[in-house]
Amino acid sequence: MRLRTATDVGAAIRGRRRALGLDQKGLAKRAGVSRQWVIDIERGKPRAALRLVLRALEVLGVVLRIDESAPAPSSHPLPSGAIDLDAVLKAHREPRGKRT
Amino acid sequence: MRLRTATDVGAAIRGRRRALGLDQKGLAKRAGVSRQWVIDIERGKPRAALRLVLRALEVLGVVLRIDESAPAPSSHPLPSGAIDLDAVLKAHREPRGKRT
DNA sequence: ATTAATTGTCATCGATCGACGACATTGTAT
DNA sequence: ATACAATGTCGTCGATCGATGACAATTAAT
Repeated sequence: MRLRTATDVGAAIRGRRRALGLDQKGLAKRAGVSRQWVIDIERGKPRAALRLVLRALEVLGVVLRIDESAPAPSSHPLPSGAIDLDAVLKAHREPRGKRT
Repeated sequence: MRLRTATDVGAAIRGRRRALGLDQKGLAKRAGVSRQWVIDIERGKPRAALRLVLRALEVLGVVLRIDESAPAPSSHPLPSGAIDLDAVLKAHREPRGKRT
């Protein structure tokens, strides 16, 4: 399944929760959140805190991953052309502190 | 890459942003957030709003997906045993409204 | 119909968000 | 060294969060 919107995340959480036979109360306790929060997130709350969402997913045993090989965004395309090259160099220089 | 914590998300965003040759300002504008927000999220802000995170990832062309076939959580294991069966039935009954 | 479990609604309240602008710091290029 | 761009810091402020508890609504089972 792919997650694009907060609604998707909510659906994913509700789906997994049910698949595991947990009620909202149970998930809330295991994830360290309120039952109200579970209700909200399953409804697709857009401003839910990232940390809590990740915790809920963790508790549900949901593995979140990103596709490393994603092309350029559709709308607002990047400057194009040589940018990629500059980008590679720029990124490789690690502008800001980063332990290596 | 796998995303477990807010820090992971931040790293993913910063990584993709650089790989695309975007500066924080550019990402901020495209994602409709403040530059301050970008700074914070890249640092792993745990309470960042889900919606904004998803938007940023979208803009960066990052595809988020979850593994449907995840086993039971490690800590706080589920009741165990017959639970799965009950769960399947329970979930299949679709307790709360769900257009089918 | 009655009971119990699950889910949803509502109001309250301290804590935090996210945008904004000004400024400081760092890195890079010349 | 100078200049410029990118990044990070700081404070302000209206908006929203997330926890809690009480209550209503819905569902399933008997």
